[in-house]
Amino acid sequence: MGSSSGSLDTSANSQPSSFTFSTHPFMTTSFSDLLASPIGSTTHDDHHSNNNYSNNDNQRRGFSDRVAERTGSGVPKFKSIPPPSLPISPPSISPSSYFSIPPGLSPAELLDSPVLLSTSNILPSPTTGTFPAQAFNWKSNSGNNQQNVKQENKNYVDFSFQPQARPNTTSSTMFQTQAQQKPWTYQEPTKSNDFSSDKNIVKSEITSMQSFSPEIANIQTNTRSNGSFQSDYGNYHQQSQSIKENMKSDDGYNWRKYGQKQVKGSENPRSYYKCTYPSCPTKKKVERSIDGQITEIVYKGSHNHPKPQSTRRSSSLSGSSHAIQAINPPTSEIQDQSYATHGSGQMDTTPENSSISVGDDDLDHGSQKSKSAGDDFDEEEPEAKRWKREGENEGISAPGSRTVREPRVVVQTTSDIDILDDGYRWRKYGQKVVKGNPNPRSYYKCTYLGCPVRKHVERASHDLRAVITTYEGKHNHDVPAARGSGNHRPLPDNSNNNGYNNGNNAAMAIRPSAVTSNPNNNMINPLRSFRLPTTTEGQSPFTLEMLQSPGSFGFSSGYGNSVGSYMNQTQLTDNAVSRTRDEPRDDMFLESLLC
DNA sequence: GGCATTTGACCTCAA
DNA sequence: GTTGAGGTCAAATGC
Repeated sequence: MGSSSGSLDTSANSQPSSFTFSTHPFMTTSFSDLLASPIGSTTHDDHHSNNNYSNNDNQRRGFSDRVAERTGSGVPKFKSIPPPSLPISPPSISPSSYFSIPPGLSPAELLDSPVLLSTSNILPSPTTGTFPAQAFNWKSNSGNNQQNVKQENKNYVDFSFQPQARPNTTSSTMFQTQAQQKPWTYQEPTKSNDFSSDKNIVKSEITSMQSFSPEIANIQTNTRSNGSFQSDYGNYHQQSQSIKENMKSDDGYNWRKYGQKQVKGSENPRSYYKCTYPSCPTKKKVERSIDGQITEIVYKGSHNHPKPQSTRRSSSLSGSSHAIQAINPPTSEIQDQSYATHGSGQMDTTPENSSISVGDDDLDHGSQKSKSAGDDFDEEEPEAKRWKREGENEGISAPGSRTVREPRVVVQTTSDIDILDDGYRWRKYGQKVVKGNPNPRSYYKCTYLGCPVRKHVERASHDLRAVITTYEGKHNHDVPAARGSGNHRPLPDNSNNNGYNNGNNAAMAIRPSAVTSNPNNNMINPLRSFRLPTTTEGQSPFTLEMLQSPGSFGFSSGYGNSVGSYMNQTQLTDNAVSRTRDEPRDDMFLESLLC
């Protein structure tokens, strides 16, 4: 079936590298196309042609060749580039010259944000923030291209962005649980926590002050320093491989999947695993988001055997739990405890009596893993009480019993941290389905130390495209610096950005800079799926259309556009900083490659 | 051929 | 007693 509207006919030409969007005018072409195409040219008007792919491919190769010419190194053939080139394609260099991605937020996360929602019916989960995969045609290939489908999926996994943990500056990175009391515990084993690479990332961010995801930062920084795109790609690929490893083996034990179910209230399927060790009663259930990220793991039972030896794991540190344990020096008492509990080959190192792996943002601002989900998520509540109640809420049963409720530990994923919507950093500390709304409500707490502000986000029951964000409390601090910058830096005094205390800017409008303390301050954004905090400063509303318009997004008018978005704001900020540091700008870098 | 995964059906339990 | 959801089984399928 051909497409005359410019969208890609995925069934006929579903090539791994020809990933495009077709759900929204904005998404009718891929970032690769944008990057590869000459300025002012269009790239998506012939998708229905059989030669379509080759044309695009040539364009990409043209870009690749240009990069190769510039860098003097080979460029990975785009045949190996996965379909989701928009969020993850390594050769895309940095998109920050066109728009900025908040530091620490991967492009995938960015896409997950309601900010990028179109007016279509594609909805991210307010819980995980993920879009249905079919919305982007990741897996929508049909008919005669099964192989491509598989390949796409594989590539997708290979290149799936997972925000990496960054070195903690203020808090612990691990959390010890008391296993004996928690047959069911949650673990987040999926996050890559390669400390060494994190150091690189942080370093690059500090150096360049660029506001894009660490992965891109790393790539770009290496590109600058080495002038070798090939090596950068390899570096990136290595990280991706590590990420992939983390997704495959998370805790060092061998598991056999024995079931999968679609859990009500979540679009994420839940997989059931048993430990393959003979007579070992341990089980775990894993929920993965559409994009493959593990959103939740619940362990049941205790291993009655040592952790299997694995040369791959021991050598690569790819296992998230071990990787964290091995590479993250303890920085707090909690961490010390946790750290001390881990040793190679020790008995029963399941999270339930050892530690919990942490995700990216748990390393920030003292945020701790193991925040329990409950009705009010009172962090002061005794754990036993809280977990019991949570177990009741969640219906989690202890081994061998379906009536005894057991505590659990909820581990947030990196996507739980939301800095895109309002500039603050939020740690998800709970989620539940509240009465009257089948959609789960995500509970967030400002990660700034001592800041009492909380918010919860849920999708309106009457309109799934409406996201209700309720803020509670008032921030007692400035807007956090971009992640990875190492400290809080003030927003620049910029005509396009009047700063934190000036709400007369659309960019500010999305920040709850002076959030109401009214806990009942629910705002249903009429513009669909954009979280609009209630403020007391008369901030002008930020419209989703602003982001969706080409100009606002920076593809065409990008830079000087005063349209306020956090992305733009971040970009401006980072541009300012980076220039003062005589760092080559991303756009210059990209232009240098394109010219 | 063996093992792991998938997936529909079935079981158990709680509301 | 009914119903729905979570958990498990096991045959089918894939690697």
